Amino acid sequence: MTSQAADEPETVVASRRSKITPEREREFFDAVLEQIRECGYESVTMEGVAASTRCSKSTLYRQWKTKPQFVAAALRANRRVRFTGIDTGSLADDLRQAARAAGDWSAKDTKLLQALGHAMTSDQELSRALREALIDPEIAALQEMLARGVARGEIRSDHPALEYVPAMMLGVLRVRPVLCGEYADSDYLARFVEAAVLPALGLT
Amino acid sequence: MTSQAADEPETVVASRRSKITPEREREFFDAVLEQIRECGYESVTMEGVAASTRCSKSTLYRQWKTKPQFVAAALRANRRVRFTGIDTGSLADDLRQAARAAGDWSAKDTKLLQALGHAMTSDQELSRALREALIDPEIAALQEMLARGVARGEIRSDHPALEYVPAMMLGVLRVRPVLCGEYADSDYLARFVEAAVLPALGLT
DNA sequence: GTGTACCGGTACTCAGCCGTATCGGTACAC
DNA sequence: GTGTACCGATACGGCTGAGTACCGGTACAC
Repeated sequence: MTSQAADEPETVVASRRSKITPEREREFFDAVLEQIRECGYESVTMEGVAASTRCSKSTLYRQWKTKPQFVAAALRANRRVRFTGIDTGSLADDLRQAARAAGDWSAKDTKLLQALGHAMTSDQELSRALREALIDPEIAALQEMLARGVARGEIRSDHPALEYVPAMMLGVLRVRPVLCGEYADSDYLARFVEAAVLPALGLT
Repeated sequence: MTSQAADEPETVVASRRSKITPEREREFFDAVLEQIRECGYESVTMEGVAASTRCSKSTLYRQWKTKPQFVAAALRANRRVRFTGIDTGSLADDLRQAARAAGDWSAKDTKLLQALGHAMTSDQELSRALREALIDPEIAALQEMLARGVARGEIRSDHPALEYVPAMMLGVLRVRPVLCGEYADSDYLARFVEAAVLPALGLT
């Protein structure tokens, strides 16, 4: 849908369909995601997004048919690889570093997940987009770490706690604000890994 | 607001203010909570609740001023003590039994929390009601278990994993449906306690 | 220069829901 | 029997937001 920006600099055949530059598009996406984090999915309006980006509601509806499709597109554009470049050679250190890294974007991602948590049960496209953007990459990265640890022989592949590591990490991320009102930061996550995750895995 | 039912059987002075019996009131509360679980807070309408309980919208507005106040009242009425009567004399067995018990109501409570997760950030009364109904009782019960374990000398009071037990338990409850699409049942929670929580605490 | 087609702005339709008002029916008190 | 006051039903006002239509301006292609 917006993939022509990747390999079509300026002068290619397919007649330009839109004057919206990729940078402009990202402004729209950032605006709607930010408003979702602040006000929740239901309270976000196309008018509000248009106003905050100084564009016209018509412009948004020319690019995306409906509000959920617009939000889903924003989520997919926001998708990025998590925990990039974490590979210390030690499972324990990988997890420690992942905890530190997660602290940076935990608040933003958790807010999004919280705000869209129920909307995703009604709209299937939204659900898939949210999963691809926020959930699958994190789980995949964690499982990759664990797989490397198994391959190095640091932990047995049938260790009973292995399958619960993603749930523990993401679970703590998500419930922290509910339990004590503030989002999990790097320090909290690092202490959690040290005090609970590593002992459960039998590492130190 | 509705506390006269507790100590006023039938024949007391204070003129009856409402013909709504406590049983009828509970029907209203059950209906609105169920609709919240199904459709989310924003999508629940007073008209829908009235229709599904075959009462009039006026009846609801006579008892409760606004929709959030109505929902908050329903939450408070739904409040109940969790993990009642769990006291096996062993911290590990307490946690095992709590996991089994939690499986019974985890789906309903998790749906509510998910549906109201963002609404609670905007309405303070709703937020407090939700916390009192669904979060505080569970945390209190867990911490009581842990305190008993400490008192019996099963675990040192400064064990680093102690403070993360509530977050682990509730975290897993909440993210399970996000991760794999189904709610945490008793078996899953029991296996989680066995494989992750108890080892983190150094029990067995 | 000329034309095309997209952009921003505004006005509009349509639908849904909150909360209020009104009215007849009825159960209970006395 | 009589009165009171609550219940259920319905209709209504007001607002908000999704999505559409139209219109003038303008940038880019050729």
